[in-house]
Amino acid sequence: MTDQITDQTTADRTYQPEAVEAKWQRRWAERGTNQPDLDRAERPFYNLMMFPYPSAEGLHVGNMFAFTGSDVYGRFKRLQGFDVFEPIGFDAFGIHSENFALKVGVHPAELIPRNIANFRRQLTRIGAMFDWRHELSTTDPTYYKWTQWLFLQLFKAGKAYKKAAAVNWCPTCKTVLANEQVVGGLCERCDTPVEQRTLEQWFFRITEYADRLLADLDDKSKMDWSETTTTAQRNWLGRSEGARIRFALDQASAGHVVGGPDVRIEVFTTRPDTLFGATYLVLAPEHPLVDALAPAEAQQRIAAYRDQVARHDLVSRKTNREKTGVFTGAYAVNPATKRPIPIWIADYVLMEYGTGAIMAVPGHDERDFEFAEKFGLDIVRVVAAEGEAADAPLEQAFTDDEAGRLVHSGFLDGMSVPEAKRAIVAWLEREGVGEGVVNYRLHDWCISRQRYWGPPIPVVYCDEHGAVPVPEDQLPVLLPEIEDFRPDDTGVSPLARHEEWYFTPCPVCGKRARRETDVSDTFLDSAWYYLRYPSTEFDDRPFDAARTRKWCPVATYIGGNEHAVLHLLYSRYIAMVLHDLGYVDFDEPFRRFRAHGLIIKEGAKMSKSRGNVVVPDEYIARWGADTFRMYLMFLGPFQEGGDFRDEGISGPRRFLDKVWQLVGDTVREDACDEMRHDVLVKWHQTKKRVTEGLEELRYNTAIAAMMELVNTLREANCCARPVVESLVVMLAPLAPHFAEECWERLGHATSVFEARWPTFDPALTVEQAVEVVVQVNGKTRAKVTVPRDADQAAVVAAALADEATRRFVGEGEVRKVVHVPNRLLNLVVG
RNA sequence: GCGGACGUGGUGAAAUGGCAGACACGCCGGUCUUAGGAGCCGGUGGGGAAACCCGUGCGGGUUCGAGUCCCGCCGUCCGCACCA
Repeated sequence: MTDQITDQTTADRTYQPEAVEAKWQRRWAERGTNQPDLDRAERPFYNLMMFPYPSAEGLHVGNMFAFTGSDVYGRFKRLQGFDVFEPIGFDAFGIHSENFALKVGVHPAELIPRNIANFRRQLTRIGAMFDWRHELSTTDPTYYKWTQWLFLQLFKAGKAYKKAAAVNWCPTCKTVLANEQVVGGLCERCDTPVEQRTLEQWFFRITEYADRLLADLDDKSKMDWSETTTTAQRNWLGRSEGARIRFALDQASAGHVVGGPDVRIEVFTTRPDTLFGATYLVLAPEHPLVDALAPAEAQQRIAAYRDQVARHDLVSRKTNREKTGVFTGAYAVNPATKRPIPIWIADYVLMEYGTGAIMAVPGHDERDFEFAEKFGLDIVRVVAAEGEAADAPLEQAFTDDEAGRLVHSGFLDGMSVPEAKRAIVAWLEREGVGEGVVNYRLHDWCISRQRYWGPPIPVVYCDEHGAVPVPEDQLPVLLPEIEDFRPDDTGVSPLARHEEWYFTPCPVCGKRARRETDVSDTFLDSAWYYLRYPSTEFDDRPFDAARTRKWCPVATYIGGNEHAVLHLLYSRYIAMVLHDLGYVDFDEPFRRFRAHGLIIKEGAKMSKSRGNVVVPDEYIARWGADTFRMYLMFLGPFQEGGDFRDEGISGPRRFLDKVWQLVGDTVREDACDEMRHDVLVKWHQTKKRVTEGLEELRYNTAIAAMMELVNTLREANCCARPVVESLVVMLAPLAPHFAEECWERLGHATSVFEARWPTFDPALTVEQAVEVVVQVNGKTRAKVTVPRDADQAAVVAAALADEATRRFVGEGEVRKVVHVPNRLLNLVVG
């Protein structure tokens, strides 16, 4: 008897997470707790988190943090009565997997399923409410079949095309490298200087959508996104207003160019107002006009220069600022001054931006100034600051476009920069030598990769019919399982070596043709995965129309801000295209997006080399998933991240132990028949703070509010059932297994997730008697307790009854009284 | 260089323009104990015996009142980076 009581007390005292968590994970699976009815759900809520790349190391604590934060929100919505769909999948194609596979010498097709199995185990262990029926992997043929289908839709709509583009090339590994594999101009594997090569690549015309992608960012009805993310996208799109100007060749140069008098060099500039100061032109080294322009005697130095440029990889070319270039030997005519100006080539002008050519205005552009100084080119001032002489010498480029007036600029003289811009654009248009345009920094999306581990681009090349799309009924074009998937020195994908696969009949004429050997970019896989989740069981369509209407767009999307630009922009683009092609009825895929913060460890970034990587499994094994979840959500604001320190985790664990005891008290006694008023108020305040905190993803303060409530209950010796039950419900999103177990102990036969989210009475969130801070000249001198909503006179009277207040007011006259009801009284004494 | 975020105790962090440091960790003291790396109780920004004074990176400003708003610096982190 005695023993029994002791046992019971011990069992009561501390919470044993391991058994409890296993029990509830089993029950959730058995009961289908986390499986909404996708066809009949009445209040659908699509709660999405960015799917992980299944690395060999397993989920790291950053993933856990992100997924838990998203799961907490999903569970919160569930408790608010929504039918929450929370799917998970794996972004398993791509260079990461391929490189890792090369390193360890195991085929990715073998490696990935192993990694996924490990991820699945970890994701289950953390207790997220995933609907596993809808799991997907981008490497699954039933998935990438539809990625290929997506390519075909864009191809058929004229939104995909092929053109030559530069890639990084390692001459030792004899392979194409992604930008992130180039470290300081060297190949990350063998440290060989990386070169650039030009290859034919597939592109999507995302630039067609630049204006729409930009406009929606300001449309709150479509997009409720973190400000930092929309700003990043705005910068990436890089809209700039300016003009296109066409320069003719001067007579001498035109003489030796084929079609000389008709050749025009088109430039883009944001400062057309400085046209009179344009003293030379610069073309990108690979500009198609260069060869035609350059007289014979210049050809050799141009070839040498191009060679020099080609030896630099793309990355260092974009970071090395030392200006280089050569004169082409040709001259153009400045349409404003009518003077001949030399045409140079230099790699500080990028072929990818604008027209690949610029008019150089060294007086008013830093780069042009630097270049002109180095090569002794003319520098002319055409803008002078207020009070500055028109001929004041230029020590550096004067780039301020808000101050100053035009000088040495003919009919523009005396105008401000904005006035001059308008005037010169009007003049250009009248003269037919240019026009005002909007230009974007955004480039078309290069989707081809000369790699193995991705979905083959579904195109066949026929000698007679050119690039032919693979008919949809022949999809998927399966990625063949080849032993040696290492890229080789041909510069084309390893797939080209697989003859049986490579040669295939032309879909049009049936003659022998060749398959496209490039695979598509991983970002294409992830640009539409949210559409697949609700429809994973359909193998005859990428996404079911009714399902998509019911569940999309995604209600809340959570992920890292490292994807602020590429993934999120590509997904938006694909949604717009599918919308325009009539496949979906929305054109923005993610209604609400929030970026989570980053976890650091004891003040430093986690990294393998530092040896400070937190392995979640160990912590979960030691403390339990719920404690771990609580700690992750408590260590800092979810959207800012925080510092993971081992000592901190005991706080949430002690808190759960206290709640466990409280539940035990309630089950045993349920005795607190009369609740103290301040406890009642605290209870309602807590419900308010937790509800608002979870909605705003401020989990750390929501947890703090619940801790305060528990401290109050313990201090007041209260274990009233309604309070404790509501506490358990509020805790359920954060500590789901724990809450389920408590709920059961409290006598409920159903899941706590069938319960209703607690409501609060706003009137009860404020005390009847309030403490008002009394300040004298803005400094706190006393606190007085007055009835709630007491008027100013009453508060002043109460304040002046206070000895300390009187002392500070002293002999002075109260000149002004500031009264914030229920909070503060400030007496300003003259 | 451009863009963004941020700067508060010993630590992680709280604060609709209104009591700076909630909550938690750690630490100190007490209690219980054969024991304590468990639990419980109390304390914990700095100075001061106290009354009080000083405190949110630095310097100005707005305001009755500023961690919060404005201007200018300094520093940290994250993007982008010769974008014409």
